[in-house]
Amino acid sequence: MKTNISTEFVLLGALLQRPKHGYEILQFLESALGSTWQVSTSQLYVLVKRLEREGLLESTMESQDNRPSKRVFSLTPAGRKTFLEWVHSPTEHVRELRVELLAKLFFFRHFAMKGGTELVDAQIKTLKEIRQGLLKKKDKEQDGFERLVFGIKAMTIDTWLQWLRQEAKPFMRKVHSNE
Amino acid sequence: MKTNISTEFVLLGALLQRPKHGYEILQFLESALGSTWQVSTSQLYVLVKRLEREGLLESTMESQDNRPSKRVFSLTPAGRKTFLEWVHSPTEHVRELRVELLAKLFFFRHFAMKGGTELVDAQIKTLKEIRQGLLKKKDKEQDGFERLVFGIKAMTIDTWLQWLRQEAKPFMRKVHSNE
DNA sequence: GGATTCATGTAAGAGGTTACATGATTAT
DNA sequence: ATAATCATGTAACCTCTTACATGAATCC
Repeated sequence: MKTNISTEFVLLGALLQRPKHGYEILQFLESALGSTWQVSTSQLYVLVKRLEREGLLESTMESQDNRPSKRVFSLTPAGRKTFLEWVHSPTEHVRELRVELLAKLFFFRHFAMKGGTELVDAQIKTLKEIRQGLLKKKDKEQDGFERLVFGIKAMTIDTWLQWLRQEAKPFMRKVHSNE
Repeated sequence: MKTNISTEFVLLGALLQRPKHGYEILQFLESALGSTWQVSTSQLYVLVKRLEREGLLESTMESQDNRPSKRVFSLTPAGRKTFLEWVHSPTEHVRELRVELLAKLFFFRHFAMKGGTELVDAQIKTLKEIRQGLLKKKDKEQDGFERLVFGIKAMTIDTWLQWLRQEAKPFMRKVHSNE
């Protein structure tokens, strides 16, 4: 499984609590994550088939009265492990934050899982390290355009750090208090 | 030409001042935009071929002593027009800013072109409009996670606005003073 | 009678990445 | 000798998007 394809992790997450069939996964993602995440109908069926081939999902056919049969997918132990590892890990690249980190925080809230605060802390630590490396490079840089690029990169990181401290962390504490 | 494929605009930009052959374009992008933009060798040759098919570039073969022949590409009037339209337009989506807008600013500086300040102003205006729409939606939103998403989106836009005013605009003024 | 919901997929095409293929010259 | 530079491309593979295909049931 390619680690940069986060849609697949989201699909695993959709099945964490109970098995679902394809159409049900679509509805779940549409209503719960629709503003952040969009998976097309056709892409979903391709992805679940791939995940099953990779051993992260398994499926059974269920026939229904008055309805077309449906294929119900459930997480295998490997699939569960893969999802849980993903959801607890901070993202390594700033460009992945908007998509990946938000999805992770969503799952922490949705499943009222423990570890959300730790994820936020780990992400803060990771970002601080990226910021350090960036500032070192910026100091050496002479070219005006390159310094401009460093400028927006550093500001972007600072914005995320501020958001993580001021908004994401309180949000995670609220999740915990619901348990 | 699909308007969301900005690599092609960058290739057009590389040829604005004088014709270049493929390898020369690669060197130009590597040295000038390497930190922001990467085009693989194979992809470059595919793209210039496509741009020629679309009528934005034209090419002639040049044979050399002691060297393999090279295909030299130059902008057609349509190619020049396409590039100039692109480089003067603000981006409509926040996610395109980091890649597209920075490339545009690079070209303004590199060619000491007029209109950079106007582009920055237009981008500020576009972002303010996006921000307005966002805040309206945030007010209506009840769900905690959705509000969190709106939070980072709004902060990201504010960061860009600040950067545009404090760093990009002074940078563009410096470019102008060189003319 | 027509739109929406339920339910699952295939096919074609666009775009990108990595690997492969070639071969001379020049610098160390 | 061998590594880097100059110079151009093809082929295979992966991913995503859009269009196509089917068909019953239920709501308006």
